[in-house]
Amino acid sequence: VFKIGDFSRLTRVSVKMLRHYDEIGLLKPADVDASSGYRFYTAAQLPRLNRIIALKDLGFSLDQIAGLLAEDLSPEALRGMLLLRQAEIAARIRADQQRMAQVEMHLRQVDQAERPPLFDVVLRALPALLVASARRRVPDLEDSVAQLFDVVELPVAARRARAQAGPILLYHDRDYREEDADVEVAIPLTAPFAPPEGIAVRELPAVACAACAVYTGDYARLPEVLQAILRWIGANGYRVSGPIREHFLRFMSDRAAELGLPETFLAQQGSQLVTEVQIPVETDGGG
Amino acid sequence: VFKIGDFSRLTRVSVKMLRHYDEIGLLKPADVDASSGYRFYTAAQLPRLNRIIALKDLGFSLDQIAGLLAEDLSPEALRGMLLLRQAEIAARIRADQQRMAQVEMHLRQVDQAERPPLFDVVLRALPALLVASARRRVPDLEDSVAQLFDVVELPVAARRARAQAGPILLYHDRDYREEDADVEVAIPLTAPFAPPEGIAVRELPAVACAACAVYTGDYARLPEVLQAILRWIGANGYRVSGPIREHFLRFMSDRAAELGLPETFLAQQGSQLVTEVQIPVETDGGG
DNA sequence: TTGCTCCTCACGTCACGTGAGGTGGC
DNA sequence: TTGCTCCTCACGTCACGTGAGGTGGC
Repeated sequence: VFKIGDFSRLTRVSVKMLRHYDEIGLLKPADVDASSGYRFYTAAQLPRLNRIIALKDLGFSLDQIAGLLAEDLSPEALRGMLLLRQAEIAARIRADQQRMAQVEMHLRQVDQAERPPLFDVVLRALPALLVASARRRVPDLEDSVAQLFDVVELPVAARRARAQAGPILLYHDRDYREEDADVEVAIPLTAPFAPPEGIAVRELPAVACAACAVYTGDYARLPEVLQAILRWIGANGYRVSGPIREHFLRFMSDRAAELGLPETFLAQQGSQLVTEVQIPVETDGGG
Repeated sequence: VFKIGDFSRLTRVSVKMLRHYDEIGLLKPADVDASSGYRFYTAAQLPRLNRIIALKDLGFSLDQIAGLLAEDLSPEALRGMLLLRQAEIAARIRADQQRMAQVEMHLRQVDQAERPPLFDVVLRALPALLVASARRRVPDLEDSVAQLFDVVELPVAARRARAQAGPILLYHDRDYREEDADVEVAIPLTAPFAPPEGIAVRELPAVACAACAVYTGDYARLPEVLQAILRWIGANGYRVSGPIREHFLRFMSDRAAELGLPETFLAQQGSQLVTEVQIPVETDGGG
C-alpha cells in the first residue's frame, strides 16, 4: 500500500493528477484515512492507471476514458470509439499538414523578399448556398454584369426571398477574360421559388477548400487581387479546381436602394466596397 | 462604419470573438459610443482582422498574434516565430502519426480477437540517468544478478549517493538468453563519485522512444512479459534499438534493508513487487 | 407593442498547475 | 525543532460559448 507521493514516483504520474483522477472518480484510492484524508493506493491499481495513461496518450478525454474503462463496455462500442478517434487524428494530421505548407510559404516569403508577407490569403471551406442565378456569355464585363444583376435582383426582391448575404459573381471560363466571358450572377435566398424564364433557382455547391481574400476598395483593382491569389495558389502547391467567385460583401447600387435592400449591403457614397475573392482549389497532384 | 453584428456577418467572425478581441486589445473598434457602449468598426479594420484569422488558422495564440501584428516586429523575429511554429507543427504531426499507429493496432486487436486489448504497453522517452553500474557475463541469471546487485549497492550505500529511483538491469545481448548473459546492474545516483574497481560511474543514455510495461508480481513471469512486449513491438511496426532494461520500481532485498535503503523501494513480505520492462525501439525501416 | 440588436457581468469548458495556509509524523 | 509530506480550498490557464438580465431604436 502506497501513499500518494510514493505512488506518484512509482507511476511517474503527478500527485496533482492523481488527486484530480480521484476527484472526478476515474481512479479512487484503495483507501482513504478518515481523519487525515490521506489517500492510499495499492499495486492492484497499477493496471488501471496504466490504461488511463495509455488512453490519454492516444488523445482520449478523461470522460471518454471513464467510458472505455467501464466493465460493461461492449466490443462494438470500443470499436466505435477507436474509429472515431482514428478519424479525428486523421483530420488533425491533414489540418496540420496544411498549416505546415502555409508556414513554409510564409518563411519563403520572409527569406526571399524585404516586403512584409501577404498574410491575407486564407484557405477555408465554402458552404453550399441556395441562390437565384442567371448565367450568360456577356460581351464585356463592365456593363453587362450590372444588367445581369438587375435581371436576377428584381424577382428576388419582389418575393422578399433575399438571404442575409451579398450577391456572388461566378466566372465559368477556364481562363480569365474580359470579353465574351461566361459569368453567373447568384443571389442567396432564404427559400426557393419558381423562377421566371432565364433565371434558375439552384444550390451553389459547397467547396471543400478555397483560397480566399477580402479586398476593400474599387472594383477596378479586382483583377490585380485575383492575379495575386492565383500566384499564391501556384506558390503553395495548389491548383484551381472550380469557377472563381467574387462575393460582394458590401456593395453599392442605386437600383438596390430603390428596391429596399437591407442597408448592411449598401456602401455609403464614397465609403468602401468590400469584396471577397474565392478560388476553389485542390492539392496539386492530389485527388 | 459597421455595427458589431454587421461586421460579424461581413467577416464571418462571431460577435463574441469580436468582443473578446476588443477586451484583450487585439482589435479595438474604430469607435465606441460613450453612452450606449455600442462598438463601431470600419472597412479599414478588415485587413487586420483578416491577418488575425489567418494567423489563428496557423495555430498561433492570440498573444503571439498580437506580437506578430506589432508594427515594430523585425523580420528576424518574424522568421523566428515561423520557425518555432514549424517545429511545433512537425512535432504534433509526428505525435499524431504515432497515435494513429497505436489506434490502428487496437482496432486490429478488437477485430481479430475476443479478448480485451492489451492497453498496457506505452511508448515513452527515457531520461538520461547518472548511475553506478557493473557489467558482467554471468553463468545464470537467478543467482548472479543478485550478487552483482550487492557488488554495486555496497559502495553506493556507503557514500549515501543513491537517488530516488530503483535499480535497473540491462540486457546487452542481442538475443535473450538465460545462460552466459551479458548483463549490467545500474543504480541511479544523486552525485558522481570515484568508483572502486569493477564498478563504473557513468550516464545511462537517454532513449527517445521505448516500449514500456509495468508488471506487478513475481520475477518468475518477467520473461513472459518481455515476450508479450516484443510481440507488441513487432505488431506495431517497430524494432528493438537498444538493450532491454528492467527497472525495479519496488523490490525486495534483505541486504538492501540492512543497508538502510529508503522504505519506498522495499516491498513488505508477501506484498507485490513492481517492475517496469523498458525496450528501446525505433520505427521499422525508419532512421 | 414586438422583435431585433446591443450591452455588461458571470460562469462553464478541459485537465490540470500553482500557490496559500494549515496539519501530521519522524 | 526542522524538513518533508499530506491535506483542502481557490484561483489561473486559453479562447471563447452560453445564458442572465437589461437597454435602445424601429
